[in-house]
Amino acid sequence: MSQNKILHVIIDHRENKLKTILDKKKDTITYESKQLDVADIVITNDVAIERKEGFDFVSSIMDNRLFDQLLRLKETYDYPILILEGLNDEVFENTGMKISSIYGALSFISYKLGISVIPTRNIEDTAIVIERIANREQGGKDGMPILSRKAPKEMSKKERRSFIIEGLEDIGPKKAKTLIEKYKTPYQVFKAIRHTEILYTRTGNPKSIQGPLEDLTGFGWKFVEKNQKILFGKKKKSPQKKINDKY
Amino acid sequence: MSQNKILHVIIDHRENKLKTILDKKKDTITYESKQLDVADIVITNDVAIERKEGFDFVSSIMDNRLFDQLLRLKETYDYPILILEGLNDEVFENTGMKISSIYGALSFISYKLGISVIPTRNIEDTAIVIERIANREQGGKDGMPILSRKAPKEMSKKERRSFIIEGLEDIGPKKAKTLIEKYKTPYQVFKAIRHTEILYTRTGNPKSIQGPLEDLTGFGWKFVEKNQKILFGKKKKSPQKKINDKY
DNA sequence: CTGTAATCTTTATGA
DNA sequence: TCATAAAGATTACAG
Repeated sequence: MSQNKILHVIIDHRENKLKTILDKKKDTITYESKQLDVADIVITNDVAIERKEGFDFVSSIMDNRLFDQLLRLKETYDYPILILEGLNDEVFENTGMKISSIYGALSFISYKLGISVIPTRNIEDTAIVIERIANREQGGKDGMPILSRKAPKEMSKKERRSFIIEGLEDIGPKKAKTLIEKYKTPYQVFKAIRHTEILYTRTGNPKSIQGPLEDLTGFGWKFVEKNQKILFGKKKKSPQKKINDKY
Repeated sequence: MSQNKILHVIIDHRENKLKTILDKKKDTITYESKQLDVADIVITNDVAIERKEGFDFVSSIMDNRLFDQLLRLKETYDYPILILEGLNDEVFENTGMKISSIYGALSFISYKLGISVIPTRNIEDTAIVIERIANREQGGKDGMPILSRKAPKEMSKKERRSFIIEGLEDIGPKKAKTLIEKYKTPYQVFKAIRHTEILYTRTGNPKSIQGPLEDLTGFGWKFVEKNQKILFGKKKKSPQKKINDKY
């Protein structure tokens, strides 16, 4: 089920270590090497990454180089990302910078400048992050279908209606969305389920459905049976309608 | 640069270690301890922090707890911050979770959810970050830290029927249980809501309800109005029934 | 979050 | 037409 699609990113030509690592992931992600002026890695037109190794991060704070770079990044891309690589004890202790100053800058970048900070342990992890982000942006499965079961706080009406529908059996975000888009309100959905009949074969096996839901794909007799039982307490209809059918 | 003004934050009453550390910084920052439902530390009405220790971070990804918390944080505050504390090798290696999954979640939170992630090495560093942020936010204005708190809600997979009902507005497990016990099936509940009328005063203001739900306590016109809108798309009835009432 | 297993629907095929 | 098999899609669950 994983992405069969091959991801593609652009990497600054000086990032040799990173390219070496990505070469080992050829099957899932490819790259082209260019001279980039405002970022180190470009995922899409909207998403780009600046990568900073721990020591360089700190020293670039001191000479104001970092903020220039990040501001340009922010101006150029809608989703600017800073990967903070290996910001560990060694870095904190071996630079002349005060710890509180480092965190001050980091806080500023993250929540005031609005740059997405992602910490990684090393460059291998950085490669993983790049692959994950590329997969989300290029893997086609973005959007927002991941709105399943969260607390019923402040949702939009549509979200809330889907949320109600998701309480049914054998239904997830996808089918819930389908139903709400066709029937608008939960009540209409329930009514549709109520008025859907299960068709049986002559020998008494369930075959298909008939009624409101038969136009939609993805809803069969099993769905109808289970949820009629839950919603209305309907019993499984005993298939004995063949009495005057034969002779 | 540092103000002499004393900073003030609100800290969840369970954060005992953090409070101990902040006690040592009494000269620059004070706090009050409250029961907070949506954040761990509140800086201002706009800025609040969720603090997650490494191991808890990972395990809260798995059970979807983290995303609920962060979504609520984002809905409640304009500047939601996640302090990621001590996400080190030990955490990465001692959880059954795949590294790519951890980074996938982290990336999602940071650049897709728009939550500001700030990594720290330990809780002492976390205290530093809190102090820096408080200083930036409060370092010039008088404090305004009062904040309403939102109800936390944990959806346990109880009875399926109550679960469905809980998707409604202004309803929790208790009211859901009441309704299911009286009406047995969700469909009957919805029908009851449908057939409940809102009574208006002569001046057109909603007064009370009439119909199936009027026997139960805890269900008023507001409940009926909101949920009729969600369930059936009913518009607020314009109270013009007084036409032949006068003459 | 990610990946895999388990279910269900639908299409295809043979009796 | 019915019954079974295979394929495609979605949901449920574990790590």
